[in-house]
Amino acid sequence: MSGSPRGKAPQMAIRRLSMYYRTLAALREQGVESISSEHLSALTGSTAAQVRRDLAYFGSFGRRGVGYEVHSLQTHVQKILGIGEGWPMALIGVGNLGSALLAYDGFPRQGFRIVEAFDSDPRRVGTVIRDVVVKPMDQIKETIQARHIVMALLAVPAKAAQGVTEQLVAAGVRCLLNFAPVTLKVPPHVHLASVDLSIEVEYLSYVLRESVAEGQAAEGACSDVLRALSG
Amino acid sequence: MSGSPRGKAPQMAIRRLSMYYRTLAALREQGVESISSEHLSALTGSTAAQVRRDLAYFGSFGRRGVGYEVHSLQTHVQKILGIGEGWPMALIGVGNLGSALLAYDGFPRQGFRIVEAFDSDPRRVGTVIRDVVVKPMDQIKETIQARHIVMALLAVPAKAAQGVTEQLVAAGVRCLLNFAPVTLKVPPHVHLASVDLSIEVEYLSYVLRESVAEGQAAEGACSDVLRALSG
DNA sequence: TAGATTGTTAATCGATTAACAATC
DNA sequence: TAGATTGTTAATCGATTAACAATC
Repeated sequence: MSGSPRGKAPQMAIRRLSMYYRTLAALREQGVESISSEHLSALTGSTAAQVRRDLAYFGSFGRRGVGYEVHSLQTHVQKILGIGEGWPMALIGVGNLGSALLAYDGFPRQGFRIVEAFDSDPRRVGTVIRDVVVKPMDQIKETIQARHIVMALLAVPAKAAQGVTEQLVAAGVRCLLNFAPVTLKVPPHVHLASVDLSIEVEYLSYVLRESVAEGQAAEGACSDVLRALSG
Repeated sequence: MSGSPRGKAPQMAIRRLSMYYRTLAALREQGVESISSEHLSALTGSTAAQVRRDLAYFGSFGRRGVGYEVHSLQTHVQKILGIGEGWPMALIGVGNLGSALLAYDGFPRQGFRIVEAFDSDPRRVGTVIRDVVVKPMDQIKETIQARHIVMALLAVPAKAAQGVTEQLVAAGVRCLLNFAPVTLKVPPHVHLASVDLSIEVEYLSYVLRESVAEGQAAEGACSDVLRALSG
């Protein structure tokens, strides 16, 4: 059974499974029928040992001496991750970022659809974006409960995020993907993931300075950086 | 010196430093002058030991028996991360997501500004968004070199991402924040971070199913999920 | 001094890597 | 059989946690 872990898979292993899944889907489109852990790791920036280890948390899906059958492995990973069940999602906040999320075609392609959108701005309420009618915030609870929505994307300003989160939790949401640059507090039964642009950019800023300090940079590229660094 | 690590800080420690920084900035606005590792950890979802350990990679910024002076600690963390130096960034791809990134006020607030934008669509070239004129792709190299830009945000379709990356690397870019759902190949002196929405959503999908399977859910909330899961 | 809190070391925990027997 | 590649175990590596001496 795909769904019964042997031991506990690290969070990072799950994220790598997503990459394997995407790559397997692409391979299938190209008509590739079989693949080795070595090759799959090269395509995903992982290592062969890691690919096999990650999969082994959930079962054995390959054949020794042969490799993995692309279609079969893709199906297994899909089941492990719960993709393709048509998970309905709610979007809160239809500003620039929220609109971009509504338009993002990666979600429907993986079986996740934004079926409801909410905003506190009366000028946005009632507008239709990608077939979704923007509703006012006070309809969050009844809508989410009526449609049995358990996943929500939070694209509201930082100051509003915690308040909206509490509304969503009260409405029964179990998974929250937060885009606001704040640390949200949620009860233990609610799962939280965050996309934090400042953290990503600041991390790059740090590693850049570190690599320059260590003199790891290639000469050509380095001169540019040093010029930039020295203003 | 803030910039000279004792031992090597884990990647996750750097990301936590970003959270500390943001929280310290907020505390300062509220007029709070002093804080303990215990309190700071509560505000950032970390632990007190972790806060002290993370900071200790870079120096000792507090006073035993007293705690940390908010302003001073903020300044130290700012220097460690390289924030506030006015890093200029380039944005490639001005679709829905790219436009949202141009409008994102978290970047300028932390000292990172998008100063150039590029797109392959002639209808977008020449338009002005937030004071930035969208330029055609064939001007990437000369513009980036002329302005000594070392950081770029990649918001192009998955199929175009690797090609654009190679142009950016050839132009001297050292840090890349990728939003396209692909595994990019970059030379070792180029630093890469990725924001991958599918991975985040699929991770939540996985932990949701896992928690339901383990029966960890509270009864009330659970009934909703089970109803959703069983269609 | 007594109480508080840091900075740092040692102990624990967990994840990755390497190696190899199993097997196609 | 010989060559290839998995699944799994053991060894390594690294990060987190706990504890406490230093010190305000």
